[in-house]
Amino acid sequence: MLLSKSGEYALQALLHLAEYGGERPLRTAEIAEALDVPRNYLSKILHQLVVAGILDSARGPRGGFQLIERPEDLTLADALRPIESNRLAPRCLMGRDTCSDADPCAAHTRWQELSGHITDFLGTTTLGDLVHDRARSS
Amino acid sequence: MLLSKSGEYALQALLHLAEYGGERPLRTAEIAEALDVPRNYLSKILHQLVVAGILDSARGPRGGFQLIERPEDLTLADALRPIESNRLAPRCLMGRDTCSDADPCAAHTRWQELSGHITDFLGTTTLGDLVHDRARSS
DNA sequence: TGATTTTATCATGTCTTTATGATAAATTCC
DNA sequence: GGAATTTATCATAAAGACATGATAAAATCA
Repeated sequence: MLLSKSGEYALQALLHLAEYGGERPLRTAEIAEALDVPRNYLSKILHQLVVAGILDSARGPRGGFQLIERPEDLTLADALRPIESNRLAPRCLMGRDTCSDADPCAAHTRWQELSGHITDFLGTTTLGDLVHDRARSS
Repeated sequence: MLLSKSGEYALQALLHLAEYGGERPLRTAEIAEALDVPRNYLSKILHQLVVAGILDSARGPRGGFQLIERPEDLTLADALRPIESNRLAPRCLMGRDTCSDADPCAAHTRWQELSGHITDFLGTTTLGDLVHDRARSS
C-alpha cells in the first residue's frame, strides 16, 4: 500500500537489526533467513543503506551490518528515504507537478490533510517505537 | 505516493468526465488532450473502467465515454479499484501476509490507525466532492 | 602467508508498468 | 450502401522492480 517490496524488506531488516544487532554485526545470511527474503536481493538493499549512512558494514569473519544511530533516533522517513525516495515524498494525488496552494488540483485540500498524516507518521515514528511496541505485544 | 500513474490518469479522466461530460459523451482524444496524457494509454484505462461498470462507452461519431453513476455517488475507492486493486487494499506496512490483531507485526497498531485514515478517505470522498471543491477554489 | 569468511560489484533474467502504433469492429450520417 | 468517425483489440517495446548467480575485494584467524 505505501512501500515497495524493497522498502518492506528494508524496514524488516532494520527492525531485525534494532532488535538483535546490538552486540555484534549481523550477516546478510542470518537476516535473510530470519526474515525469509531473497538473500542476494536483500544484500543489495543493505548496501544501499550503507551508502546512505544508515548502516555500518564490515567484511570477513565477524563482519556484517550494524545500525549507526540508536533505533530511538532513527525515524522511518530517514530510514526508508534511501530506498523509497520516490514513493515517500509528498506528491499531488493526481500527479500534477504544479499542484500547490496557489494552483490546487481538485483533490488538493482533502488530500493534503491525509498526506500530512502520512508524512507525520513517517517523520515521527522511530525504529525504537516499533521495537518497543513489539516488546509490549508479546 | 498513493496511486500509480495509471491511477492518476484514471482519476483525472473521471474528474474531467464529471465536470464536462454531463451533456454528451467525451472522446478519448479530447480527454487525453485536456489532461495532456498519452492517448492510447488513456484509451486502455478508460476501457478498463468500462469493463468495471464505471463508464459507459459508444463507438462512432457522437461516441465516447460517460459516467454511469452520478459523481456524488461514486467514491474514489469504487472509481479506482478497477485500476488500483493492489495498491488500495489495506496491507501490512511490512508486507507480512499473516499480519493481524492476533499476530501483529511491530508496526501493526500505529500503521493500522493511519491506514484506516487512508481507507476512510478513499471510501468517503466522492468525485462530486472534488468537483465541488474545485468550483469553490476558482 | 594462506584458507576462510563475508561484503561489494557485476552480469543476467523475468515480470510489471508505462507506453506507442496498427488493425478490427461498430456506429453515424450522407 | 458507403465514407467517416470512434472505441476495441492486438502486437510490440522501453524502463523499472524484483530476483538469481558468479566473481572480486577485504578482513579474520590459524
